[in-house]
Amino acid sequence: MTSSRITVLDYTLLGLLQSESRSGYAIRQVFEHTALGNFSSSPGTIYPALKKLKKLHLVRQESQEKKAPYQITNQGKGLLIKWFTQPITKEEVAKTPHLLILRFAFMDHLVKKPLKIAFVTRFRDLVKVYLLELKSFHKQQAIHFPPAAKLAFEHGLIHYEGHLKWSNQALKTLLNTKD
Amino acid sequence: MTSSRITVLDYTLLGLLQSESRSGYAIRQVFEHTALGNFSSSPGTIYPALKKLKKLHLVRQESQEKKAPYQITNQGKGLLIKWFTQPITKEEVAKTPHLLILRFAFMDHLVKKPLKIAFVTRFRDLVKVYLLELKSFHKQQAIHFPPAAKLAFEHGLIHYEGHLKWSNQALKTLLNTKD
DNA sequence: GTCGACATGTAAATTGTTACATGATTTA
DNA sequence: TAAATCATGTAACAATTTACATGTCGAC
Repeated sequence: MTSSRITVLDYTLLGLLQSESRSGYAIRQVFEHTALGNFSSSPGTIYPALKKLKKLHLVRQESQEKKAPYQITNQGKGLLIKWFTQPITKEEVAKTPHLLILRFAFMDHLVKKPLKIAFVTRFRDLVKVYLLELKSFHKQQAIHFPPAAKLAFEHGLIHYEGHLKWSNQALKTLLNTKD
Repeated sequence: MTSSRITVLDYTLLGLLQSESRSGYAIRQVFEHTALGNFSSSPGTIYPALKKLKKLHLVRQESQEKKAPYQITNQGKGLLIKWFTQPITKEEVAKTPHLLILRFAFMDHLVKKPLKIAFVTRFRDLVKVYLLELKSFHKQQAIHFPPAAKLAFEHGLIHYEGHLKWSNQALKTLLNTKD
């Protein structure tokens, strides 16, 4: 009864397969040994999701045997590209910035440098705006906060300053790379 | 059929009520206008959770009327304190650092300064360890990464460096506060 | 020959969110 | 008096995760 809407997990799996075909188990290893979206590497997470992608013709297996690697289809690639090129919203920057980084992480083979640069630039600009809002709120409200709550809020500030720092660093790197 | 396990949302609600009694609607306002754990402020999120806390005697309403504020019970406070004093694990630092900051955010009225300091110190030390692991991985593997993937990984590095920076800043502040 | 890693699978539970519904009370 | 906001509620859904089950295959 798995729905056929494309979830973050689905995009993550497609993103992984976009650079290299892998078996279900190999994918689980990646999830287990890296942070990758903080998804569980357990079988119940990976295998049903891969099956669903297969049913939707976003991935395919050449062979029927176990261990048969999944490879992304052109349809799958198309969907990823659509994901990559969705305009970044202020909401996403405020609520799910990690998803934006995830999106960026898989862009290597499917989009050209200008688009990557546009993506990071837009991200940076929205982060700047959001940071101003946070700082303004901080200035006005933080006086009323008890110490720990205030510090927790400041954690958020530092967090977004990190996003900004990364954006600038990433842009510099992208501009110095010949794609 | 809501289970009676205490979820992150439950702790967040208790945390909010620990400093001040509020009605369900007032709590929704907080969720709507601040980031607070990124939970939805929709009625379907807040009201059932509050009902559950009431059934578990972790909060109470003096009056039966609508708008009646919820206040945390001693039992609720006890549970929060248990949450606050759970030892921080390496796993939490690697997978859910935001939950640790959330925990810290509510500590003001229920725990004394030494415990807050111990909490941040432990957090900082585990962040340091994790950062070393990340950097070591980066040194060994990043060469094999394509540009965007490499940058995404470096985002993680900056992120944890932010945690470290915050920890040090927070410790300084805590030591200069007379609680 | 058995113990651990390889490899896949599914049912049930968990945790929250969306969408819808309902009525009171302000405000314009 | 119409529209907006206040205020609470619930049923259905969504997105994973947990826990269990099953068999293979190599190492010791």
